[in-house]
Amino acid sequence: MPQDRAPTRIQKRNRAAILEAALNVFSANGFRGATVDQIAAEAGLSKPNLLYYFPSKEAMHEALLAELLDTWLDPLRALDDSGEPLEELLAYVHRKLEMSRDYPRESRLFANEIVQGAPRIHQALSEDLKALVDDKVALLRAWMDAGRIAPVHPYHLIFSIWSLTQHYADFDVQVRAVLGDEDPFDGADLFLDTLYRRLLSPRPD
Amino acid sequence: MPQDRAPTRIQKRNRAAILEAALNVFSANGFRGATVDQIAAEAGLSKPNLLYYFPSKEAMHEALLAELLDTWLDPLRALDDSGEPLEELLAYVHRKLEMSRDYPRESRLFANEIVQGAPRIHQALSEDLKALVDDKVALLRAWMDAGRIAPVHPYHLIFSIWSLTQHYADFDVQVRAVLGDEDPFDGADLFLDTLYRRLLSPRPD
DNA sequence: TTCTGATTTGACCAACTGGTCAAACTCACG
DNA sequence: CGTGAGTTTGACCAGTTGGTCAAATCAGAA
Repeated sequence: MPQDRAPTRIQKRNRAAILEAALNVFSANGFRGATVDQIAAEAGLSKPNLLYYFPSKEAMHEALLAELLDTWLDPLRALDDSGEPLEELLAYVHRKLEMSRDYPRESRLFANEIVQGAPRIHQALSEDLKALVDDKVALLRAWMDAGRIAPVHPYHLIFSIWSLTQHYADFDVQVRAVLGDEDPFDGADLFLDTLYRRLLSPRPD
Repeated sequence: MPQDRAPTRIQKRNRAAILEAALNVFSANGFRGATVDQIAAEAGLSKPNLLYYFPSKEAMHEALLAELLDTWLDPLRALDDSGEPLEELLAYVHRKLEMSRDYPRESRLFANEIVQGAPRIHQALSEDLKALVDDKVALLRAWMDAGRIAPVHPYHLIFSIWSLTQHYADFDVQVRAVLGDEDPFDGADLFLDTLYRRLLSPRPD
């Protein structure tokens, strides 16, 4: 296996090619459904060569998940008190929907993992993820208490954003089967904007 | 294999046991991740005995999906013009959420299939499902045109209901990891009620 | 009880899968 | 050009998996 010195040019290229191929295959077939041969073919390398760069199929999967979880939550991390609360939240929704459009493979990789009980990232969920959400929930509560957005259950508000946006990546086939030719994301963008404006606009009371 | 006369007592019992076990295993591991041995063990039968009742692993999966798709859409079929539109829709949301709580395995079986591109039910989606949704969308449009609910993109409205309710079954681990001890469904029920009331309440204009 | 079709199973198989390994090849640098 | 580290691969292996089959066992109608 490659030494842990600075990676050579070849190492960089091949690692990237393998991860790219692995993302394709894992996201489309799940961990168990993916085969190393398939990933090797997709990456244009031989099977033993894959296992020269990653010690096991499991290791490729882990590498993908580790990288994913980090970047996947960036939009939520970016949510802060810098602007108007409602616009801030709408921007978050918008960014999440963009990720579903531009990185559907990542979304499906994540969905596959969670649907099957998150055997490999359960700890990260109840530690890192929970901590981040708790933090942002505090911000939401502050906004609600100050009357700057309408009060709703803050945790379920966040779940709803995840659910509604990721749905367009994870259930893409279903959405397209029903919509026909219409572009799902154009309609979704407007619909979600409307939905969260009506849900969260400060209301007299 | 069993003849196609009227099923015997034993045939009924064993077929049911097999499908029950298959639902457990398929929904938890996906099609590729499930093994016939696993299903056999769960059903308390030997592997060759399973294959006496179903010609293949594929056939068990098909039997489950066929039954599922039919019952899964019952709540939507029940949506009609008999009551107040908003309450009718809220009842639909409520029923769907109940299904996520009471039949999470079915929801996950479906999710697994769709996330991986619906290779086995693509046709049913773009024919039966699309037809049903088109039909209900006409009803929604009529309600909107009559000013009885607020206007929104009707297809995305239906997607949102599927997404928000099924999320609590499919992403159960994630939801619980974040919520801790709090019961997800209690909060979800109230949250979704609020969300759709605010989204759909007829508004002056 | 007997007999026939229904049910069950142990033994088996071929294909597939993740992973190993020694040998061969390539590259960059002195 | 020589050389040693870095890279690649064909051949191989053991475990798993979906599925087969002939033989054994069982249920129930006559």
